[in-house]
Amino acid sequence: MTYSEENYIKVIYHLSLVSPKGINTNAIAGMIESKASSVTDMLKKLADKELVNYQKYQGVTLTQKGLHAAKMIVRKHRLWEVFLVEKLDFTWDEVHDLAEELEHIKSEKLINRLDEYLGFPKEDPHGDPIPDRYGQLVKVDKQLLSEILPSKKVICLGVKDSSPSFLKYLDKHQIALGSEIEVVNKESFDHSLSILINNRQILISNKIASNLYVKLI
Amino acid sequence: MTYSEENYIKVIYHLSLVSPKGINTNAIAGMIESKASSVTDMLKKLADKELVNYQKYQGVTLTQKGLHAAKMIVRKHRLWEVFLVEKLDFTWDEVHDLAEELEHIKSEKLINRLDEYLGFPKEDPHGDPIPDRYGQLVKVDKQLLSEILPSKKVICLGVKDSSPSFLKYLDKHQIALGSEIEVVNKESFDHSLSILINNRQILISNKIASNLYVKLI
DNA sequence: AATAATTTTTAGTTTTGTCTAAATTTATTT
DNA sequence: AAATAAATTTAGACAAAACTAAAAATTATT
Repeated sequence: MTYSEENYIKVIYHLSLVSPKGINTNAIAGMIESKASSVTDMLKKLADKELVNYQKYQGVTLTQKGLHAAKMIVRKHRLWEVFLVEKLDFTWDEVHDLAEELEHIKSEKLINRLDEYLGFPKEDPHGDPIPDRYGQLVKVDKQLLSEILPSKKVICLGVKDSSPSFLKYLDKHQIALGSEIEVVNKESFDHSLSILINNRQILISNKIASNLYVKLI
Repeated sequence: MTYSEENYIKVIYHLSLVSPKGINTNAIAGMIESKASSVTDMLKKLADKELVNYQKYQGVTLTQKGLHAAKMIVRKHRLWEVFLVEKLDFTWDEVHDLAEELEHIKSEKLINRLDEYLGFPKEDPHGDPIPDRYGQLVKVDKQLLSEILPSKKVICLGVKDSSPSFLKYLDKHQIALGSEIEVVNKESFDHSLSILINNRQILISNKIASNLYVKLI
């Protein structure tokens, strides 16, 4: 698989997780920052290689082969992210672009050794699950903080939006993976929340709360 | 710089170390496994970018800019090799091809962090020097084992040929970087050597001896 | 010094992945 | 159900990096 083919497969995989039906040409073009016509060309090529099921005008889905390939790319991406944060002291908002490059290094042996070296982590620095060498994923049941009722206590598990600006916001307010949060109050007008974290009470908007994954404790 | 441009610059750099005059089109084609016409095309492009000094039929040399770029690629290559061997337990004959890919990852910050993480190594697993972040190289004065006189003792510093087959030969005979070797006898007919290593006396051919760098102790 | 051999360059193609613009199909709205 | 809008595909073109074959320049040989 070429660099470009891998990027398409990965994007189709990510879109499939959100909407499990056929994926639109335009949706892919949006994610990959290319034009719909370029996407059509690539989909034909991927279909020839039996990585996707493609029928004109009907969108695409990944084949078994394509799904496995996608998981292996995601595995590499997330393991490299763990490496960068744990071993090289990068922050969680810096690692994505670097991992986008590193995920294309072609060596199963390398990635399995890296996995072992890192102690077989189950999640990346943003709380996203890391597929094992067979593509198996541990599904953690998680909710959005915005769905939690007042007086409940939760643990922070991950982020839905992993843009640097959001991650920097979280750092600034000392919200990290594993942080304990208590929902003190919910404002019915704008759905903002008062939360207790590290013994400090802060106010966060609904937009923040609906991008933070948590689980009840 | 593209992946391909980086490979050309690197090859020109390596050839420059052996013959410091202008580098032939054909020599480059040989190393890069391409055709002379492809090389000519690329040399023009590199000259436009002021990475090489190129005049038709006269061969090329690296400009200051090109030399620095080449050293940074070599730096990445060798640091990744150290990482693979020291941290992920790869053997010294396995790492070259992987490092060929990893050397193209574009991030100064990453490579400087990796350098620090590895303890600022001065040499890669084959004994080749690693340029520092400014391109500075520590020159170790080394000789070929084939040039050493009988009864002299030396330390193994590196290899000239780093092909997997040669490295595997060395492993089999327990010759590693840092090994102490005593030249017992030299056969004048075929220039083979009797050497003492790890308290065992073995016979090695001139071809082996003239691919091993050592220094007197 | 003239000719032969070698090396290098030029000219013209090919492949991969992209694009624009036009045509076609599907979806939406009146 | 027809008309309009939106999404998708086709057709044709382009840039990067490679190639083949032929031409030009350099080097070696007689």
